[in-house]
Amino acid sequence: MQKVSLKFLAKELGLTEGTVSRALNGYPDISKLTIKRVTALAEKHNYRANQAARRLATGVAEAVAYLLPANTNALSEPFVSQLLEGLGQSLAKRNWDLLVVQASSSENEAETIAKLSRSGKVSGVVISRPYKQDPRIDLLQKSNLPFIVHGRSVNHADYAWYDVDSETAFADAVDHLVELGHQRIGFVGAPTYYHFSQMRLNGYRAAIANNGIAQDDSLIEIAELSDDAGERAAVSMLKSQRPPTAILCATDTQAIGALAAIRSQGLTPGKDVSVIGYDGLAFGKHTNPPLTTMAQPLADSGRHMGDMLLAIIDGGNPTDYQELRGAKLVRRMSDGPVLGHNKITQTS
Amino acid sequence: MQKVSLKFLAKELGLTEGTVSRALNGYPDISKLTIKRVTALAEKHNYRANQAARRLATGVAEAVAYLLPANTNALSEPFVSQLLEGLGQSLAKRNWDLLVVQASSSENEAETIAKLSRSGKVSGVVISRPYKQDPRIDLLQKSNLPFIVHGRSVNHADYAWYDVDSETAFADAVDHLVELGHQRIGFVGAPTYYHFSQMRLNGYRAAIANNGIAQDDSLIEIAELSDDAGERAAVSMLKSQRPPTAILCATDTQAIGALAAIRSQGLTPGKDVSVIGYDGLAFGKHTNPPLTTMAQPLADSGRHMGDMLLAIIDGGNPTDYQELRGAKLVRRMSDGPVLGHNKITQTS
DNA sequence: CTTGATTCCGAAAGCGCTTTCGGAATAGCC
DNA sequence: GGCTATTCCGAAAGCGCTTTCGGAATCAAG
Repeated sequence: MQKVSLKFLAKELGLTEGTVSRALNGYPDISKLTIKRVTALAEKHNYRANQAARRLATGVAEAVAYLLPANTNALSEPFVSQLLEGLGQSLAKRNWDLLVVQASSSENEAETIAKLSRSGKVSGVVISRPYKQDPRIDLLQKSNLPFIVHGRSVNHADYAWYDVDSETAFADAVDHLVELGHQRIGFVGAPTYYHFSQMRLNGYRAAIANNGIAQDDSLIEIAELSDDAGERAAVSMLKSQRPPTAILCATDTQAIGALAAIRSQGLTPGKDVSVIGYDGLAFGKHTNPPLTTMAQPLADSGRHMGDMLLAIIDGGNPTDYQELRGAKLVRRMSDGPVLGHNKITQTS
Repeated sequence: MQKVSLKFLAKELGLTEGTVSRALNGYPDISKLTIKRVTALAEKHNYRANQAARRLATGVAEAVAYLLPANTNALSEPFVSQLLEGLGQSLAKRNWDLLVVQASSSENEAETIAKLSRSGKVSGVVISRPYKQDPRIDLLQKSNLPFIVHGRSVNHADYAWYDVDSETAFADAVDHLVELGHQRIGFVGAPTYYHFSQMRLNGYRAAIANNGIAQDDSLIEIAELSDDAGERAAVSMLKSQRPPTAILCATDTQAIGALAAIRSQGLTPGKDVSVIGYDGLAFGKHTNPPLTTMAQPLADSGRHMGDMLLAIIDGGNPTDYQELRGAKLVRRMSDGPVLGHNKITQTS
């Protein structure tokens, strides 16, 4: 395989490199005939412009980075590959590249971003799971590198984001549980430096109050994002003086742990104690019992975020790209009416 | 933020761009003092060489691509993010990039690779789940682009690969089941254009024969790589004249479907019918019942493959990098002695 | 046929870095 | 002190592409 460069094509065609380049890139000052000749030959030899040269000349990276979340947990990661797939599809329309970068530790996520922006490798970035105050976002804003956040931080007015309204989702879940007769509803949250965690807690609290239920902080546990942590949190809640009859979990992963916790106490989840998770992970169908959860439209969110990012890179105003989706409750088998409750309120 | 280029540093230091470059890249013809001055200033300004320029000048891409498997299934994808993470860690040691590329359809996976190799974007590729005869591999070999295969095709003598010996794993699983008293052991396989699928079937067949059990092709079903497909396959097997007392599945995802199938027939998995999966997926702990599976050391395989690929790119002989790992049975709750069998042989 | 507007292409600079080469300055040796 | 060997740096070319500019050729208009 000999290397096909612009020079090669130019020589072959008796043209100049510049002309060939312009022909390929759709400049208006090239005759139809030459365009046809050039593209034909290019196609014949399967010509691809050397990316490095192209990038150097144009100054645009034609690539986007996805910052792999740190402290990640294998159980929750289907979402990464889904997102990646969607992003890739979006970028593919322009033949752009998708880079996956990760910080060696969560401490130097900021430094990773700094590097990224200075090296000029990418023309855009997407990050997931923002913290309440996220230094990564600050940095990104200062660096003038287009970016989009999968989620929101506290001050989310000035940048582009795509998020699911988990606050009202959790309020809805509480309402649902109350309808089923539950009054003692526990909450297993995630570390509150994650803003999503705070919002879910807020939704929970608001709905509790709204339903005229007394706040009981012994019913709130904060746990790491893993099944084991969820299990531990649920166990301690279950062993308390006045255990909950239902547990809301900030993530499906934790909810799965809660299921295990309930079983470990000799109780049966979905009957003795209800559990509702959040994320809509596919394998929730296969847990014991199948997990009731609040599903977010993850399917095409990657593609969507890619499109948004591209639009911003094209000069769009980041604040024009803020999108809030809704989550919807998918009932499987882990929730049910409170035991001994009259069944009047049992709706679905 | 003003842009820090070589030119900037050079001017600041009263040196030449070339000198600064050599100082930064550890050339031996630069005095210790200048090196110190240069690196100090570079650090101070957080200098990062423009990648495009560097790539163009050196001709090395400093990037590696991971080809996202097509026909992918959300349930089985924890493995992708794990692999990505490991690869990323390996590449990070050199500050190389990790690209995620995907073909728009499985038909043009080959074309995707062709593009990749011609554009010079990457200096190496890793692909997963090779087919028996894999055009991607042929192409990669022809293109002279270093690559490593996660898995093996039929003719795997001439390239680098990293694989787990699922053939003997499946044979072992059959032996294990036979020890538990099972004689009618079903096999839910994957499409046999995947070589791993063929090997698992081979292992199964060999062990069946080896244990003096008569082959029964009604006990073999081929299904797609999804929980639903696994479920359908298991159902049809279960409904047959002489249903199996145990089912071996080519992947955990299918095995989870098989679990559901067994329950749907009013039977209880792990008691009436045993199920053993393959992959060692983390969420197998949480299925109903917890899934017995053959676990592969996925954890650091990504990092390991990255290291291997890097070694090849450095000039290593691909055939020196062929590595076969073993899988080990992790017993959870979905396997057990055949019903009504005397318990003598019940070992663990 | 001349003039001015168009159409089309060549020429050349430049993107930011690397790397080879040669030469000035210093060091080492008898 | 003269010579060669060594240390260190400047100069310059080049990686493959894009893009601006100017000019030759063609065309339309008078």
